[in-house]
This record gives sequence, C-alpha cells and structure tokens, in this order.
Amino acid sequence: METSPSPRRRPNTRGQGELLREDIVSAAVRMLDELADDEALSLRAVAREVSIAATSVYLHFADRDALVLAAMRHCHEELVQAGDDAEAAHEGDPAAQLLGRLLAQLAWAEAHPGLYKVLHESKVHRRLGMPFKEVLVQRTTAAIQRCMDAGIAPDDDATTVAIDLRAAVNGMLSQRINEPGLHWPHAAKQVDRFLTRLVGLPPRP
Amino acid sequence: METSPSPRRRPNTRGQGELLREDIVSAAVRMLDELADDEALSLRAVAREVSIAATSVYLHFADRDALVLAAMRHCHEELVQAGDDAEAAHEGDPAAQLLGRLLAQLAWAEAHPGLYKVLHESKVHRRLGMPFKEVLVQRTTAAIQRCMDAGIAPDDDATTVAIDLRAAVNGMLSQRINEPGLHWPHAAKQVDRFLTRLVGLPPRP
DNA sequence: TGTACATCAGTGAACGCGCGTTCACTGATGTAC
DNA sequence: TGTACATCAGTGAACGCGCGTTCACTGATGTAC
Repeated sequence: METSPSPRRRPNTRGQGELLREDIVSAAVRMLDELADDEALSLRAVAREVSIAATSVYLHFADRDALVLAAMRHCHEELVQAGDDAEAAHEGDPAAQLLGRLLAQLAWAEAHPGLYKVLHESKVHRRLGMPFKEVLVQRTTAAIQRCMDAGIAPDDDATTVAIDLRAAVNGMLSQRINEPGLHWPHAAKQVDRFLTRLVGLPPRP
Repeated sequence: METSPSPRRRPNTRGQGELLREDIVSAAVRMLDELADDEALSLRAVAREVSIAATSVYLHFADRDALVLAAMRHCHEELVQAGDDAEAAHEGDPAAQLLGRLLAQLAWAEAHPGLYKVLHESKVHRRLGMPFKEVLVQRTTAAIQRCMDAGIAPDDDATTVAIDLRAAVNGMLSQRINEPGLHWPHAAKQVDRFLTRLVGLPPRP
C-alpha cells in the first residue's frame, strides 16, 4: 500500500454533495474486489482512497454496513444488466439467450472475482440480507422456462432446474476463484455440459 | 460472548506438553466453525477459550497462520474419513459407494457449515495453500472411475466428470450455507439428480 | 445594494478496543553427581 | 541421601497498529430582508 500524502480532495460545489457518495461507492466496490471479503473493508481505508476524512463517509452512509450494502447493490445491478444485454442480443432464440446470460455472468465473475465472492459467499447475507439478489434468480428461471415453452428443453419444473443449474455454475465459478492454482476445464464447454445435462438442451456443435 | 474470569488452566505434567496443542487446535476448529472465516479467528480469542495466556499459543505454533492450517488439516482428515467410512459400508457396489461418499460429505458440511466455508471458500488457499485437499478430489474421481469400470456409468473422462460433479455439489452446499433463509430442494434428491445427469448413473427408485 | 443568517460540504481530535507478536521471566519437576 | 542444575510448560507486561464511531467545529456559498 502506498502511504501517499493524500492531497485532500476539495469540496464539491453547492448542491453537488451527492457526487461524493458515488465516489465512495465506487472506491468501496474497487476495494471489495481486491479484498474479496466484506469484513476486511474498512471505512477508514475507503476514506483514504477517496482522499477525504473518515468522518465524511458518515455524510452519506449510516455506518460501514450501509456502505457495503450500497456497493453490493451496485454490483448486482451490473450483473443483471450484463445478463439482460446478452439476452437482448439473441431475441427469439431462447437457448442462445440462456447460454448468453450464463456466459455474461461468467465473464463478469472472472473479471471481478473478489466481488463475486462477496456477492455470493460473504456473510453479508446473514448479517444484512440482500433481498435484491432475488432478481438474478428470477431472470435465470424465466430464461429456462422460455426454453421449455419453446420445446427446446424437456418440460420440467423450471424453478428446480434453475436451482440445479445455478448450483453447478456457481460451484464451477467458486472453484476457479477460490483455487486459481489448479487447472480447470474450458469454462464455456463446462457451461455447455451443464446446459445439456441439467437443462436438457440439445448439444451444440 | 461471556467475559468469564477465565479460571486459568493448570500446566500439563512434564512430558505432556503436546496435550495443549490438541486443545488449541480443537478450540480453533470449534471457533472457526462459528466464525466461518479464517481471518476472523484471533489467536488471543483462542487462548481465552483454552484459558491460557495468548503467548502460550506460540509454544506450539509459529504464528496465527500455522494454527489455522493445523485446524484445516484436521477438518480435511475428518471429511476424508467420513467418505471412506461410507464407501466401506457398500463394498462391491460402486454406485452406492459414490452416493455414500457424497452424502457423507453433505452431512459433514451441514453439520459444520462454517468449517466447510473456511475449507472451500476462504482465502487460506491463496494465502497459505492447502495441498492436502488434493486427496478429497482423488477419492471422488476414483469412485466415479469405479462406476465407469463396472459399466454402471457411461465411459467418459472421470476427471472431468468429477470436476463437474464437485462443482455442482459444492455449489449446492455453498448456496444452502450462504443463503440459509431461502428454501432449497431436498438435498439427497438433488444429489441424485446430479448423479443421474452429470455422471450418468441410472435413476434410483 | 448591503448585510445578517442559514445551509451545505465537509474536517480534526479524541474515545476505547482488540489485535499479533516480542521479550524477559517464573515455578515446578526431573537428573547428574 | 542431598543438592546444584537443566529442562519443561507456561506467564505478564508491553510494543505499535488500525479500527468504527462521536463530537464539536469550519469555511465557503447562497438567500431573505
């Protein structure tokens, strides 16, 4: 860590106080990605990163937990958006949409392994709850349901299939992130196997 | 936390110094299960739990990391043993052995969710490495290979199938542990689906 | 147009805490002569 | 049998650190009259 002299950021002009909030959240997000652990994020370190007094964080967040939650909400929105964009690119092809959604999430997770860990493996769930994450589950279930409705996947309980698929995909990401030293099979192919075997999509060429 | 007056344990008799080591490890294991996070385990808290001076931990461990590793090694051995015992109970039936091994690990994880997290999701891997964990992977792969050799599962690359299966099972455990609030499908049935769909075992009645 | 006042966007010092680790030590038990 | 000494199993005080949070404050900018 550099022990920079911290050149003190100058106050925002009147009415622009909310800009600091965004800077704090994005610093927190950046640091959480490096730390890969919500409990390791210190409010004082975030303040240092933004070059403000530690107390200034309290202008926008009630406490450390509120800051962590704001950061997680931000990440979740990014992750949902990435999936939605991928789906939009394959309008009318439910199988490609489901695959696209998964690959988008996979790419996001590989780009932000630390954030993925905090989002899925941290104790934020138990301490604070993250009900907004529900959306991600719903989107995946809906994508699977569309495959079934289109007759591309065998009819089944989409919710259960979604849970199984998410378990497998989360598990594969978790392993890659937590034990980066080992060598893992090609990610896209592994996702293909899961789609074929767990959802019942036809094998891709 | 109780702020007990800590009645100070009296020294072991001569030659029995190693007994303290075991007490320290088992206290660490207990606390790690509750904390579900290796970084949250403090050497001083462990000492308090065992009713010794903090400095006495250094009689047996070079530093905090060495203690954490010893605790993890202990857990891993328990987990392997649970799997081996389950297999031994189904000699001659490779499918039952594989299923038994998975269910044993599942039971262990549900009994010790915090330890499971530290073992699979903590940064101990990256900070210290846990090469001994290799054994667990090998055992699962071997169990799958036996199913293929016996013609119960379609011939395939056992290593890849093992990785997929482990991803799915780890993922399902991870979800249950990290988001205990949600309701998950029946665990044994979910394992059955994974065995049928990912390994290719015949569906069980 | 001038001025008192309110508001906004922050700051700085201080609090009490628990942490890992180092250091020199203590007191009981065994052992050599 | 007595005694000096070595060893074992631990202890207690102290170090410097970073943490979350509270408190009273400051200085610039706008606004009412």
